[in-house]
Amino acid sequence: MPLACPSASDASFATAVPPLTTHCSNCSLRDVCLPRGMKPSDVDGLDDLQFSRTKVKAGETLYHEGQTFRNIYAVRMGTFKSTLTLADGREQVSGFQMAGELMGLDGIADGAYASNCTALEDTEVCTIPYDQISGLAATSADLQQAVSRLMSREIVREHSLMMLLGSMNAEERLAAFLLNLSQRLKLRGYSAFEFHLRMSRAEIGSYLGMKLETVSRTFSAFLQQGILEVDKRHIRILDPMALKRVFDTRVH
Amino acid sequence: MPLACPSASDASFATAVPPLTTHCSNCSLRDVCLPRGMKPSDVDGLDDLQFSRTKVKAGETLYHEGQTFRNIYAVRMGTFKSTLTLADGREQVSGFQMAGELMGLDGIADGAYASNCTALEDTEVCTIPYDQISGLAATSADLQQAVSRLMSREIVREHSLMMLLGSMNAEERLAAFLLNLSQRLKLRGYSAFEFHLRMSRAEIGSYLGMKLETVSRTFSAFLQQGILEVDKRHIRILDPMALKRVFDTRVH
DNA sequence: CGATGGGTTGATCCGTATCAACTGAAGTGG
DNA sequence: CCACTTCAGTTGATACGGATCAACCCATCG
Repeated sequence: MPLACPSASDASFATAVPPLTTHCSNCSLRDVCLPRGMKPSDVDGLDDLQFSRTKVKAGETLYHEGQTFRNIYAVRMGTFKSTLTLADGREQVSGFQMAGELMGLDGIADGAYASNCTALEDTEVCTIPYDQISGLAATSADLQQAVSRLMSREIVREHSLMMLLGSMNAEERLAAFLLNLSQRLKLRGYSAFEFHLRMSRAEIGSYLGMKLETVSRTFSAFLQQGILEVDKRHIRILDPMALKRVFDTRVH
Repeated sequence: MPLACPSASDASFATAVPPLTTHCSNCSLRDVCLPRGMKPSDVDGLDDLQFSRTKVKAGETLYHEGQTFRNIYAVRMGTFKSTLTLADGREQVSGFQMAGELMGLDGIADGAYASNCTALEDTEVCTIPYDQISGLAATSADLQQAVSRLMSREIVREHSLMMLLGSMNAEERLAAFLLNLSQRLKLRGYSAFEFHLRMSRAEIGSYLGMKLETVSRTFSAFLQQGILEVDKRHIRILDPMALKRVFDTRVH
């Protein structure tokens, strides 16, 4: 199924675990994933599709730009980054995905993925064949709604990122990033105030539109101000309110 | 229907032209609008929905942030801007829409629009009630596909804007903006190389993440380089290739 | 006729990029 | 086991692009 340049670091089908499948109805992620907001009866419909699970190791890519679109993926475990390739070959991070979040929706438009998706650690995903789910959507208005809502949510998410990139300075950007991360972790049952970053300073910088040195300096500044404790990728938010204040005391 | 703070400059229903409706099948915009890529038989299904037309005068808003989501709108004539309101009340432009483009898709996620939509000139839109179209989508896989593709396209569009905001300098941004505009105008049968901007320097700047003075200076720089002729909002692209070169000779 | 709003241009300032040196941790191989 | 490399991260010095502040032009409008 991988059509375009399957490389050594390409996961695609190679690491598919045996015929291991997942049922949405009893999945621990059902409240943050595709079934979110669906009626139990419709979730049962999803169960029949038997989404297969795939492991993707750290550094491997799940799909890349231009590759034929067949599946949407839901993160089961671990963290991914989505990237876009610039004209000169460098890449820009367009998002980080964690448990329950969907990846690959940008492929629907033209039948080819518009971004690359790479695992930041050892991960596991549910593979959701698009023709199956759109087939089922034809019979269930509820599922169709769910998919539409998820796509719309993605649009809204990008809106706020645009806002961030268009009108915030370094401290505001990093504060927004950390608060967003914190909130998503909390939603998934992890601590909102102490966590481990899965991405490098360079990846954070690329996502936030700044250089890695600036990310590092900004972490140090927050440390200085007593807002954070930072030890490499281990972060502790000491003063969440101060972080929020940085974020919306946007003066310029 | 306008729930939140209906203001003097709020169009919503006030200026609805009599019971004037539109049929997609014989609409001149059918190739760039909702029916794009649909089978003629499915477009006929759309005809039964009888989308009503509404005029929105320059400066009036079609919908705003937080307002209950009911309709998607398709531009029939004229230009709109979509904006987001920042925490401190200032607004940031997130997009410009012209004939055939859809507005309001961000409202599906939570049942309320996530952005504001304002006419930049006297305009006309088709009002597409969301419940009607999603009802019809349940019976037509083709229409459902069309809507999904349009939403996905919106995601891809925002991707590229993020890229622009995250990693381009002033000249690259303005070049990308002008090339994008040029291409969309051409697609609609207008000249690709000579056109009238419907938005102010400040609005362009907000969209591109730079100040209005910088926009102005960058126009002047292009003028200097013989790439453009600029007279206020009237633009003539003299050297399209040079503009493309600016856009992808991204050095930093 | 003065007021207002969009646009241009100049002078200056500041935030972040850039370049560079350094640290510590984690391999790698003799 | 120790030199060696490599990579992520931090921190300092400096450069530069764009923000900011300000003056001015011009068209429109009450």
